Amino acid sequence: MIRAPYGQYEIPIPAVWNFECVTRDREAGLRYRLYVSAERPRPVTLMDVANEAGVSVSTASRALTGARRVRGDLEARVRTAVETLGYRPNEAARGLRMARTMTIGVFFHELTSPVSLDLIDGLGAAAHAGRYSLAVTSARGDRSQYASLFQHLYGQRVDGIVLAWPLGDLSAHLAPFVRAGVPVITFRSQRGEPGLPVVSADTSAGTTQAVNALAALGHRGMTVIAHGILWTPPASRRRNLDLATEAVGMWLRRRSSRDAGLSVREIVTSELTSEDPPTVFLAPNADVREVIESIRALGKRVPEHVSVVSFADSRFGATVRSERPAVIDIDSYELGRRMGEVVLEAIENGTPDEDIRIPGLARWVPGATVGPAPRR
Amino acid sequence: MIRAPYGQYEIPIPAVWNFECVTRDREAGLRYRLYVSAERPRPVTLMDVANEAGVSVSTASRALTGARRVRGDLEARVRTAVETLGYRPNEAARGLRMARTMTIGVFFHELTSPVSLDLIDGLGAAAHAGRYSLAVTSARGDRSQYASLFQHLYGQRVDGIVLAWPLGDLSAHLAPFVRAGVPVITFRSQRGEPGLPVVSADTSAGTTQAVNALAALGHRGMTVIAHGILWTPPASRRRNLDLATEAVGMWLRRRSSRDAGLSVREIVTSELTSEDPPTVFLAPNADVREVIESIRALGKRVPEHVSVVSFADSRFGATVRSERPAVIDIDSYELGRRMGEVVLEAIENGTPDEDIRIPGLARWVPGATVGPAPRR
DNA sequence: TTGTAGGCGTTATCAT
DNA sequence: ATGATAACGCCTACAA
Repeated sequence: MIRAPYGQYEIPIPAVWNFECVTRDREAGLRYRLYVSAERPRPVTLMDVANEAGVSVSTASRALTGARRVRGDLEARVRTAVETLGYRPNEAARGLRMARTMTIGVFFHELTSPVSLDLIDGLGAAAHAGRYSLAVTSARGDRSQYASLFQHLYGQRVDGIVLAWPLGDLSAHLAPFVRAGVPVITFRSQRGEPGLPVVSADTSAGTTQAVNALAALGHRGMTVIAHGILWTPPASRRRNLDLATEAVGMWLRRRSSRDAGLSVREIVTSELTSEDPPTVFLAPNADVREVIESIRALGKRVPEHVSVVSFADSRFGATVRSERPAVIDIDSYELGRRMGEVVLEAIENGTPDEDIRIPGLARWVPGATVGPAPRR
Repeated sequence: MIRAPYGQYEIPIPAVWNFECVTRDREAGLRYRLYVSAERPRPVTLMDVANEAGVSVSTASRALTGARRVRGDLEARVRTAVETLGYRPNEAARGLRMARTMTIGVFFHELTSPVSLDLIDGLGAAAHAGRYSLAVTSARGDRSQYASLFQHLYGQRVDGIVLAWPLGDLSAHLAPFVRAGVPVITFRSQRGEPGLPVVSADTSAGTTQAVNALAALGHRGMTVIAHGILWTPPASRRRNLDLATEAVGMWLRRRSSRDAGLSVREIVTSELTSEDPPTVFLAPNADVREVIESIRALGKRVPEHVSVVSFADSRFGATVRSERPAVIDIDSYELGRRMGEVVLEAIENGTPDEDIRIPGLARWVPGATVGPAPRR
């Protein structure tokens, strides 16, 4: 191992590297500067900056972090050196030193719902605003992958974790994080992890607006269609609907296409041919189209005979909205962003004690699929 | 600063920590073990493992990395220690030492197309298989964010970069990565970065199958609808279509809803009322519905009067396919996965010299929207 | 085969 | 205010 002067230090040089040594004259005296050309050139470090600016590494660090005051001209010299050299601090090294990686991990059971995209985008926005980055992880619907993924996240020493639609008992996987004080926050799932906070969109305002609008149009009964386990609305959304309909004296029926393995079409048919048919269907974004077509297949028109309302919780939904359905619009991007802020806050001040509901993310958007209730 | 014996070392203890010191009897003699309770407990390190196993840190490291042979019983003891302590190596420290962060960065201009989800999922699968993790980044459609995002990725010292639909000249942003030998790979954009390889799906097989099927049904003319700048098909996909149609003597007309600000409906109308109307429309996934409805609005039936084919490049597309349109199906998840493998390979062996086309990802899927060409 | 001793790039502590 | 120095957790060349 060859040793060579490098900046203010002596460093060992792997044999494969070529190097040359030049002296620089500065008022402080002689300094050494080593130009190293490796197979894979090494990025510029704080030491390079310090050398270029003619200050010590610690001064350079202070000038950049602003931890303590540095003489004006020195700070300026450091900043110019940063500019000319294109220096960017190595986050891994900083993370090692600060015991903080500036990374938040996101765990998805699977990446199929377009809502995930909005969430990722929103989380990323918040993370980036707080100088964090986002490590995205998906089990691709395979629960046997969970252990490996969580271990991977733990190996990264993420500073916080967001859980999106995880299945089953996670306590074993999450234990290391909880023990280390890493905040774990769950995105509105029906049942959060015991003891871990859940962040969800408070849809009550939007729901109430929608129900009131429907009631004002004379509607007295509504059927809600759920579809598949991942699309089942969270408990809070259900309760909002219960409260809002009760307040205006509207009856509510829930049908799940999962129960008894019914298709959306079969549900719509059985509902409309029942003794007390609804005049409104409420369905998740992905099923609206199917609902509308099922209604038409029975020879009825939308909205003259039956009105249709959808929960729209993804921006991508817009492209399947050529019917311009009336929707209860949920801004999942904003939800993700706010959730990111919650995580950052939790990293700073510890995991919050209670679940968090974010208001103002849902609003009623009237559309072409809603009209006055038909007279009998 | 208090100093205390810790394992085989002496370590300084910040004043805020409480500690107690116990002796452990082992055949080797006395060892010290320190139980530290900090405000935020520190994760178990390799030194803890070494202590628990009664070996040196280097032996523990060797036992785990398998770099060199370690005596069988020692290795076993290290492994049990890892089990009982729940040790996971700190990737930041390892990255610092190895000059490799095991992270690949993904840059999106925006996260709106559901194709992005498939890409992220596929990239994540490949990354995770290679023990890498994925740092996802989105400019949210705002080019003024680019600089900051790329700097952030550079700060992370990602080992490789994937570009998805970036806009404009990126050379300034990418320079630091290229200089550092970090492979930058572009996902099929119309024009890749000069000098940087592009990975794209080779759709020729699927396209040829589709065109041949249509020709066999008697179709002689097709109009292709493009929509918006991000949805414009890549050059290769265009060329495939040219070649395939030419081979069977089918004429091809391209209409873009961007040109002259025409809506999809206006394009379909003008096409079907033209002198030489097509008997087939080919449209991106997001527009099929609109195309079909526009055709129906003209009093024509699908597929009796006009056939419709779609490029389906996202799994989420399935939920908007209640019409079961005939599609040229592109497996974007698999494309992402393969692209991830390309990146990993590039990290290992350097950036590939040429663009990479991945075959077998596109296939023709007949559907309810295609039928025999109508007789005149 | 095992242990010792750096050093990766950064920040914090301690003298000056 | 500045500079030398010691960590952070890991890996590895080298000595034993």
